[in-house]
Amino acid sequence: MKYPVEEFEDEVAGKLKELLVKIDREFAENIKLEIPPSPDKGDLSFACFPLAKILKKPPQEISAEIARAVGKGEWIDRVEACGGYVNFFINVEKLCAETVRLIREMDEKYGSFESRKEKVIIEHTSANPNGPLHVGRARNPIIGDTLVRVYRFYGYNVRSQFYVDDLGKQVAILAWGLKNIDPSTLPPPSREKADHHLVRFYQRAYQMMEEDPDVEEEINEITRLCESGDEKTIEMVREAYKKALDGIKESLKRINVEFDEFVEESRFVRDGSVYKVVEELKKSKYAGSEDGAWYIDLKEFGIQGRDTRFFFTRKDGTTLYATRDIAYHIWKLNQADIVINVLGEDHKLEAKQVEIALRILGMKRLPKVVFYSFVTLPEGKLSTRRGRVIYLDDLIDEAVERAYQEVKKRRGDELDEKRLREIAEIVGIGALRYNIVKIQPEKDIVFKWEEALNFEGDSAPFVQYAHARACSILRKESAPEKITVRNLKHPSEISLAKVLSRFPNVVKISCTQNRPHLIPSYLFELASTFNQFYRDCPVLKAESEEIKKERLTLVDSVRIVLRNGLSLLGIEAPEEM
RNA sequence: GGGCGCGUGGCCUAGCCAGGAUAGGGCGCUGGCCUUCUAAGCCAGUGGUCGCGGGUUCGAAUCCCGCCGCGUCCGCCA
Repeated sequence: MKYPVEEFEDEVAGKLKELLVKIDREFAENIKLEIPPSPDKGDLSFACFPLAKILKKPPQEISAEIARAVGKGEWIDRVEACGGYVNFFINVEKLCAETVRLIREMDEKYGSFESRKEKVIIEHTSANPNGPLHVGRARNPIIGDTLVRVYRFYGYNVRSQFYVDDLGKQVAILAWGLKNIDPSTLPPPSREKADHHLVRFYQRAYQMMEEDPDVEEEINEITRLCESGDEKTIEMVREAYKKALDGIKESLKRINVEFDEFVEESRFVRDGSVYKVVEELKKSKYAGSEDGAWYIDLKEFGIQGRDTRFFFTRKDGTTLYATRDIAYHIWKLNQADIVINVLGEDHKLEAKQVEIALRILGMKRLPKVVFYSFVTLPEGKLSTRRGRVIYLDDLIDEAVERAYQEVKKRRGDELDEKRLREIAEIVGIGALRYNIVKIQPEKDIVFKWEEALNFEGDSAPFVQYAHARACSILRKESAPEKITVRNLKHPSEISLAKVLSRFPNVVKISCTQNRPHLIPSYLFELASTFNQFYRDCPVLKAESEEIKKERLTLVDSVRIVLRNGLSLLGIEAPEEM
């Protein structure tokens, strides 16, 4: 099955190829089509400037000749030359009819593609379970979960994983604190939630560790015991972090993020796979050792810096975080065709180290990594110790509360309290996720409340509102089940149908290029186009019964695509707000 | 010092990887639109040397080189 836009593109490219293959075979093999800058210049265009050189003719002449030679087609309605460009116009009537028909037939599947056999593992979030998530790390679950949803929709068999760092110093500090600190000496928690409770032990223990080398030694001992596979200690640490992790899960669930699996780091010590990694790496010609600690010199792999050595064992032979990460990756790569990691930009070097090690170990496939830049506050970096921190839980509460005020202001006298709260939750969470995912991962974000809680313009409530408007119309009169749309002539109707037809392509590019921010960008455009249609074209009071029916169908299509798109972002589409 | 990323109107952002037709949006600000399907909306106006300087090209926000600013990393930490 192909979507209308694909059919049109194939037809245009095919006709051009047919024509150009006589002139320059290689050129004809990779024809590049562009989207014209405005609708009056068609739906696809072809630039003739490169041909001008080959043919030694002005591009204007070439475009005119091509335009004459390419006639109407199944999808091509007309072809025009404009300067050095050939502009192709799609058969609008066919596009509207086919798009609307497909959307309503496929319903929640519209925009998705046939299922692929490749398995995908997406690892994201993987935060240290020693306290609540803060906004600095909130990008990770939101980007990660969006990718999970987009990959699934595109047709992959996806498993999401949270890698639990249960051997690290962070959890060891927490475990030590829990064992040695009298809770009555701690300040009250920022809220009644396990992760907020536990982080106090972590913070105090951290302080004590910095001041007292003996404490540090005890904590290091915990780490060593865990690392060497001591079940009793691992169990003690697990007991300590489990509740913090539950708290994190609870927060994530509230923003519609859930995982298929939680993979403990200790697993790769327990099953011995990390030691196999060590043995294999030692055999490599790039390996060396110093005082009994083993490393790989990365200079040969183009890594530069003060110290290019990547240590994969300590001098006592124990392994390091990155070493275990290699074992984890081998495990993932053996089960999946595509492995994706969502990581903070601070992990760039570590990811590179892992990648090089995987290459040395002869792995055929490598993980793809989506890096995101840090969220900072206007005052500077997030710092739990300096009290400069905003917890995700607080951001969620604030977003929902703001949404509640807004919905109460508008609908307070129509809707009951329970419904107001439900809508506030949907709108608040939506705004939060949207405002984070709409920015390309690699850009820095300076956290500002007014931006994080933006409810107007390019925001989730804007998109949700368009959806609610569509639902509101359809509540009053539902769209006919079966109808062929053929009378949509108004420019606002046409442009709306055109935007609807592009959705599958947005899904495709977002997935294949790991660009989750394309989804909100598209939804904003769709909602905005719908609002213009809403202004220009009365639906319930349309000029004729026929046009009303067709507009209802169009509105229903918008409803479906907005809902499908929002669900890719883990955002609910309210029927009223 | 070196590596990697980012730098687009007062603020935020798309476009950059696969170079093309007047650089799209949003927020803000100014003015207009609720006896018609929810005004979380719509319309008009305002505002840009695409960090700076070179180069490649018929054509550069986009590719190449140099510089500047910000972020991040350069632990036998995670």
